Amino acid sequence: MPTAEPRFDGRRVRGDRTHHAILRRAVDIASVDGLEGLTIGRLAGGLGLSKSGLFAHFGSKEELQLSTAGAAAAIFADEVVAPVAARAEPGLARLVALLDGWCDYLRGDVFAGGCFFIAASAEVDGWPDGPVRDAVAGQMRRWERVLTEYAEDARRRGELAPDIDPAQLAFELDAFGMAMNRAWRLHRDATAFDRGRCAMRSRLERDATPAGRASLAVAA
Amino acid sequence: MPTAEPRFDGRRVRGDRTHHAILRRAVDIASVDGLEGLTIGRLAGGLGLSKSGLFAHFGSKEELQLSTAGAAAAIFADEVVAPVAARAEPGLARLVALLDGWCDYLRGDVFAGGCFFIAASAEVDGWPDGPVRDAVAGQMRRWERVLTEYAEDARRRGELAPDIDPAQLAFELDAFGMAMNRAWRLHRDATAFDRGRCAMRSRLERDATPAGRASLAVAA
DNA sequence: CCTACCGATCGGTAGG
DNA sequence: CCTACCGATCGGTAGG
Repeated sequence: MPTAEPRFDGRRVRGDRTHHAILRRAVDIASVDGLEGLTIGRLAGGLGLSKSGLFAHFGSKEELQLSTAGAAAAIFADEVVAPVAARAEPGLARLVALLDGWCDYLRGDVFAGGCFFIAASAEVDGWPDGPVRDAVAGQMRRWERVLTEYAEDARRRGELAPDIDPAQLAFELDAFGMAMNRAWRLHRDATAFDRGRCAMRSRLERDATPAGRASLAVAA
Repeated sequence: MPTAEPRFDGRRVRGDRTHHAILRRAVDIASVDGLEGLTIGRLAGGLGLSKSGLFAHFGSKEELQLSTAGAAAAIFADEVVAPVAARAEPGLARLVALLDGWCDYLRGDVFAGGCFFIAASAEVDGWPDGPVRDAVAGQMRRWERVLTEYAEDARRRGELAPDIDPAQLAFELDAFGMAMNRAWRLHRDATAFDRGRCAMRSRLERDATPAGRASLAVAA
């Protein structure tokens, strides 16, 4: 019996590093060619691994797709949500910061083929029910919920009008990000970022109270 | 030398019918599994044709993809744009009618997997430049231009404020349709149609002049 | 992690 | 439109 737990031996550490490298590349491939276009052979070849060697990490293509979606979610959370959530203060300024970070992320080509989630949700929305479809749909729900909660916080603080529907506001802000992504990726139209940001700002202004408008002016 | 032109002999007529049937099914498959997921073997099998028999209609997969995109555009034009364009009068009511028709189309499952274009543009936006990417991007541009022109007409008629940017308005209205489609297809959330329509209406109201508001009230 | 292999399917061709 | 075929690649397995 070995004295060290597998978790701490050299092989496991090396294995984790390989696993991480695989998934980072898998997310990039999937962002370009989709979760179905992410093939085991291509992923392995690009990393200098054998197909079966890579396959052993996941056991099935479905598991690879699930792990890839999970890795993308972790990157998005680190890159966009966490830096803003770390700000102590809920409110309209935090919602604006989240939207700003999101726009930067959409422009910044964090993934090789643009936003993994916008691409993946368009891809899997026609798939039959199953773990991958559920995972992607759940990740989008989580994002929509963050937007809604941040809007709800701003409303509760009196920065957005008391009679607004936070979910409706979140729906519209989310829509602007999607449209921004499409114009940028499909038409390579960089003015889309101005259009998207302008749309978000004027939409927020519409629902803002005088106190909220003050917050928006500061954030600008 | 045959006496009749090929265009009028029985084979050609039968061939056209087959061609049409192939493309109608191709659009459905592509709306579910994408233009890459549209395979010649599967398309042929579903129609009771041999692979090579079907292949002879197009000559390459790329040609099949281009023809499929063209067929989808023709269906969309017939179903959504033409009925509204046939109305003589440009103006805000016509823009509202176009948006209404679009929402009905998005809900109506005209294609098996939802809007072919929203799916196709998310798919090809990561492809290298080429005829298929160009064709899909061009079709989206045409739609964006129709929205923009209708908004511009309404502005010229004094129904929308003179200082608005029709392209910005079109961008936002388009965004709401995309978000509607995603919520419906990914989350199977039928309330998305209310959200989308509500977003469109209030967005139009924001830019409308008093004359425009009267048109909106009539259209409601 | 590897080599070597499986049956199925891919886009495409030859020849009729 | 067909049968018969090509090389490449797919997801996955056996065995180490």
